[in-house]
Amino acid sequence: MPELPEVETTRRGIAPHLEGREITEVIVRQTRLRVPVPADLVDRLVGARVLEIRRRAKYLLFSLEGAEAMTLLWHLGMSGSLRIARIGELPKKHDHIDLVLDNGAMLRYHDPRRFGFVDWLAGSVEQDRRLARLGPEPLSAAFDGQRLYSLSRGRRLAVKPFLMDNAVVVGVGNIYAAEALFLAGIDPRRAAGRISAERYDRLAAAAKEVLVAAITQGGTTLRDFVGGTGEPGYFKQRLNVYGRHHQPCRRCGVELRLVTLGQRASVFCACCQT
DNA sequence: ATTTGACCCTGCATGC
DNA sequence: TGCATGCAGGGTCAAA
Repeated sequence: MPELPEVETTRRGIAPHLEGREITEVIVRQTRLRVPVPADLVDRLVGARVLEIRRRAKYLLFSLEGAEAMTLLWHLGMSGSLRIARIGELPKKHDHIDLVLDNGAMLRYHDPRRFGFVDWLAGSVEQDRRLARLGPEPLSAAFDGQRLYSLSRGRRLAVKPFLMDNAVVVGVGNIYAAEALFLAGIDPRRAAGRISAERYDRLAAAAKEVLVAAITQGGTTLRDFVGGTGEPGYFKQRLNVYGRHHQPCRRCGVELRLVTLGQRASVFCACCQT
């Protein structure tokens, strides 16, 4: 699934095709997603105009103007993708939802594992329980080494799952947590509470650096991720550790190790990361 | 309170 | 070739 760079790539790819357009038809082929597709989705979307598509963490927020103002929340889960397709393009397996637009294009949602979902925002961003308690955006000034340092004091959790905690910072998933820790030279198994402020400064900077680089490359395509225009992402070639266990470290040549932390595969270099 | 584990679902790679 | 197993970009919930 998409982590923040993939969701942002999706947003940038689809927004120009949707913003300002009216939704003329909605086709739902599968209602059983992680959250059941809202029963009133079609009725409320048809005839509505897309004002803006924003992103918060790994959620896409569609601001809509119709009979009423409303916001649609779209999460891509592990295997979801949204892309622009031509009207009339035959749906493939796992193409669950289409939003047909008044400009001859449509937005098509594909999600084999169905861990993603679409739902109405409950009130405001501050009120919706899915968004209300999220930590800061990783590319914002609110996310820095000082935040990591202060939140981690006394915690014995390994630093990698700590960095992936959405209350700490959002958008850093398994790929980019591993990559950021490699760039910062920190062992992912180290207890979060036993890392210095100086090293957390480096970790925050490394996380920003790797996320920006991945967005620039259109995200990371592992299996079938495609951005909003159907293009794969090219960051995979730039990965230093994720998915490279038992291969040599690009920096020192030592064989990369694989461990499990927080039930997630974690690859690191025992030589470069301490 | 923090931390761990199970679970949601399908597809794919691997090994027997 | 077929079958079983394990693993995959995330997030939520219950239990330890």
